[in-house]
Amino acid sequence: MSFNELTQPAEAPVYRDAIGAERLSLGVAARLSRYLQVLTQAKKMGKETISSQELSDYTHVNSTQIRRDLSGFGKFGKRGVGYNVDSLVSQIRKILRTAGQHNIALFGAGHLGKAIASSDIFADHGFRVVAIFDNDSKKVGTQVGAHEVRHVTELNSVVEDEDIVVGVLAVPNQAAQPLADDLVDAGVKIIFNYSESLLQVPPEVTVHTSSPAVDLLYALYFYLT
Amino acid sequence: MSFNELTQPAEAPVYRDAIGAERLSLGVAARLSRYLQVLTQAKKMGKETISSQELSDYTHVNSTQIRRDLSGFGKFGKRGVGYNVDSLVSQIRKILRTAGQHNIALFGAGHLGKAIASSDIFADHGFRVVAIFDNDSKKVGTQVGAHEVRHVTELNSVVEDEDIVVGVLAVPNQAAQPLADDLVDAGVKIIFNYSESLLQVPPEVTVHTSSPAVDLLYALYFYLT
DNA sequence: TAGATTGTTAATCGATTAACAATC
DNA sequence: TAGATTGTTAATCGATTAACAATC
Repeated sequence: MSFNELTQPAEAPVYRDAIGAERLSLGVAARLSRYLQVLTQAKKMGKETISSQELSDYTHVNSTQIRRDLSGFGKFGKRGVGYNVDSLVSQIRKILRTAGQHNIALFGAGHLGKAIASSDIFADHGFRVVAIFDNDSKKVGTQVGAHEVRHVTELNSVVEDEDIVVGVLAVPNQAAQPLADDLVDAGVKIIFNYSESLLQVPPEVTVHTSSPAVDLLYALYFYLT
Repeated sequence: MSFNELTQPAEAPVYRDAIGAERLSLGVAARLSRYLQVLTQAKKMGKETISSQELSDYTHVNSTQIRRDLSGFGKFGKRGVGYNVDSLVSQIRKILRTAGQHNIALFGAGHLGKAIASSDIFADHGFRVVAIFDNDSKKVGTQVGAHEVRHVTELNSVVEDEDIVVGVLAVPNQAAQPLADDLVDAGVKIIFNYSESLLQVPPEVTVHTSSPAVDLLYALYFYLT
């Protein structure tokens, strides 16, 4: 046994690249996703390099934490310069294994559905809306963006044909649970819920409920104190 | 010095009630906000009591963590029964000091703005949209919900008259930064940004950028692995 | 009583941060 | 070179969890 072996510090958390077997911790995956959002926007604005301090200003994550998160996967930065935006985007996409395109089905052709369909907030991250559904027969057949609104009865065939991995619910509260049930039956494993309804789903399905008011309450607390 | 003093365990984190001087940690405030969202919806559905396990199912926060968070402020639950929904809602509102009404100004009378104005996702948590602005003169004067759309030039007087604490930006990317500047000038300290623009604001102003695509990336990672 | 669920302890684990040598 | 910023260490702090007595 060498002297080095005796004096080695405690092991740091094990991070492996996309080929390794280790899974990211929840916290690391969440933070990497946020870095990606800022980087994507910085790229749009023509920025070529970005420092950990700049990333920190936009994400409110401590700059040391950011350098630590990234250095676990490789030496992506240049000392005295920062990180190349383009290459950091592709590195993080590789780590998150979300470099490809993923197809979304959108439910609800009301104001919110139209806002989502016309936004590029999903498109920028490789998500493509490939179908829009509504159960109002007056809306079925109308055009929203590039898509013709379909009736929910077509759900099963569309999920299969188009390889849908995410269902986005932009519908009134009372419509949400029945649609969630349909999505589960069709085999969709990720549901993004813009209604306030508390959805009941099997454990293998992930529901993310959008909660702007909760975020506001949180911001307000720190404003008031 | 008594025997008790010698054997006391290390101090738990200090939580004080709304009258105490201590500030909640970021994590605790964020989690309490999420409990509140679920409780509010549970109340709507007519539920009278809820267990820490049920809260855990909906928030994905460990049930022990939930009991711990709550017990720091008082004994709100009944063993063998759970927590009374109504009383827990008011307790958490008291802790977060957000029991009152707070006024919002909404910017953008497009699809997203209309969706927000007609939703009760903010109203349920005590936020009231009191004014809608747009800089498109064709939209100014039209009716959105209960409000007549105003021109942005009226911003300063409205912020003062209506005691606006939050500005919500539901506008195209390129319109976001100028509006943020106007809000800062008018003295608003919390900005909720639905555009993708990275906003530059003074340190005393809080920006929260909505990022559904980031949340999806995160969910997708755990689906793919 | 029997079953359920809280409140709390104790142990562990991961996040956070300051500091600074390395180096662009 | 001088200034800036990364990569990394070491120390601390808060979050997380299992377990279980208390008690409804």
